[in-house]
Amino acid sequence: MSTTINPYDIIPKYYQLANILRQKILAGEWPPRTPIPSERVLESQYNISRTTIRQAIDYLEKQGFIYREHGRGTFVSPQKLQKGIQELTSFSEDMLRRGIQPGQIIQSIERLTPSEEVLQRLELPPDAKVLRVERIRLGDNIPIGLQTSFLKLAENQTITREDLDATGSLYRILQEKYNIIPTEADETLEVTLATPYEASLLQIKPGAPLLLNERLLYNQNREPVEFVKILYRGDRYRYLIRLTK
Amino acid sequence: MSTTINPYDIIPKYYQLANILRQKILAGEWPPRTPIPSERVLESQYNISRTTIRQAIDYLEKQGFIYREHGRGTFVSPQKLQKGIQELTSFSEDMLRRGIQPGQIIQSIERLTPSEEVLQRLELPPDAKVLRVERIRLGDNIPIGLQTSFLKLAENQTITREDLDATGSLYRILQEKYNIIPTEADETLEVTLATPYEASLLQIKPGAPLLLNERLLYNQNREPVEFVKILYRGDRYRYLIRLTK
DNA sequence: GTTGTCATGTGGTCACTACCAGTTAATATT
DNA sequence: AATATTAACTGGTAGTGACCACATGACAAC
Repeated sequence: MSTTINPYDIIPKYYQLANILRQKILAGEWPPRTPIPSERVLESQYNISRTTIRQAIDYLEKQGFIYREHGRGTFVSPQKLQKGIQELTSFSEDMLRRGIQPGQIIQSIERLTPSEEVLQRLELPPDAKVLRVERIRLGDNIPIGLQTSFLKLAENQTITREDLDATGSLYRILQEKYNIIPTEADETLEVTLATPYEASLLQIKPGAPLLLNERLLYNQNREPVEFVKILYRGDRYRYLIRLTK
Repeated sequence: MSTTINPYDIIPKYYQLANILRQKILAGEWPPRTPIPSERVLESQYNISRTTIRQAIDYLEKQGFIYREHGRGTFVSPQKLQKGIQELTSFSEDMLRRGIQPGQIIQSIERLTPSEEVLQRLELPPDAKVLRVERIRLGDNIPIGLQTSFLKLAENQTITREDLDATGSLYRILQEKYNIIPTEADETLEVTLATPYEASLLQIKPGAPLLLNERLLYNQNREPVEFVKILYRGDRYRYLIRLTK
């Protein structure tokens, strides 16, 4: 296999290196708690300066794949919850993962004036209009979630059903079409009971317990851009988090 | 002056600079969304190399005080997000916040061999013993949660009811008494239904929806030290998260 | 055996240098 | 007036070199 760094690529070296190292960890080549090669070794091994090596390691550390111990070395993190961790530590990766789950059905896309609660969350005036996207999330062809997104978009910005069909991901559309990059989010999780309408869509009984996930997304400038409500079937969903520091 | 040798009091430059900048932000000298001095300006202003300047800015960015825009500058984060960030980015503070909620009642403290699931989570052999702490969490004198903690402790390490009464927080006891510092945690959240036993303790009806929060805490060396299960009444609890980057 | 010293390997900090990449506003061009 | 160009900012990436702080094991001294 090739693990060579390509210096002429547009992708930063530290990022390429981080991917190589991450791959070795995920492939099991470096089991949890084993030390990865020291910074000096990596330096000569890949012919990359220590500055860049450390930048890559910083990146992986922030993502939770490795941890450092001063004077001892850098080690692979134990990945108890393996899949969950990898996907959830990187916010954008998490967004991507959630957005491109297969089997999504778009329910409706429309521009309207939302409830006062939503207006307030998005820091909008009372008469503002937003784009609402409703869809059902499927897993193994069984409904597991009901998602409603409220997007703050300018007059000339639109998202069509074709956009969504093409990429499947709202986040990717926002990013590629309008250069809106979500960088941060506030979330709440709570328990609710299914209304008859929700129950019929989720194929459960009215009054069945649901996990309500509300999420407020911010762009690069810390302005709220999207408010999302997701109702998950209580019997088919589990929420993973990782707290650090 | 002092003959005491204290090699630990060397505060890194980047850390000192970060504190200076943070102070200006908190004091309101630099209001939200205003650009802080550019890296080149700070370089000559403080006679610190750009490497170190960037290290300080990295640190403040990670803490959520500022955000960068390539080609434009580095700006103070809007006030609005700041409090939340400080509270939730620091894991120990978050733990503290959760641990010292008033009105806790200690149900029982005992040393026993837990279920296989718990042993596995704590990476212990089949015959190992752990300390179990059960308690009910109250809010306004109404039960809102049922908490069970499983602590991995050495034979000579004990936690008494007096310890808990004194500080109220398991985390503080671990830290002060045995120098165990929780640095990371994996969490899951899911919905369950109350058993008759749980229902009676939480003063709800059997079968009522609950929010089950499981948390695995790691120490400085990434070894699991505590496994916590908390059952929250679905009608009285809301879970807050903050995702970044 | 126990203790202390020390060489060596590890990550942590810092300076100096160079160039790349995105943004903006002044300026020249049409 | 509208458009294109450019210069002068901004942060981002990368290399080199040096020294500090911590951890550990080999080994000498007791």
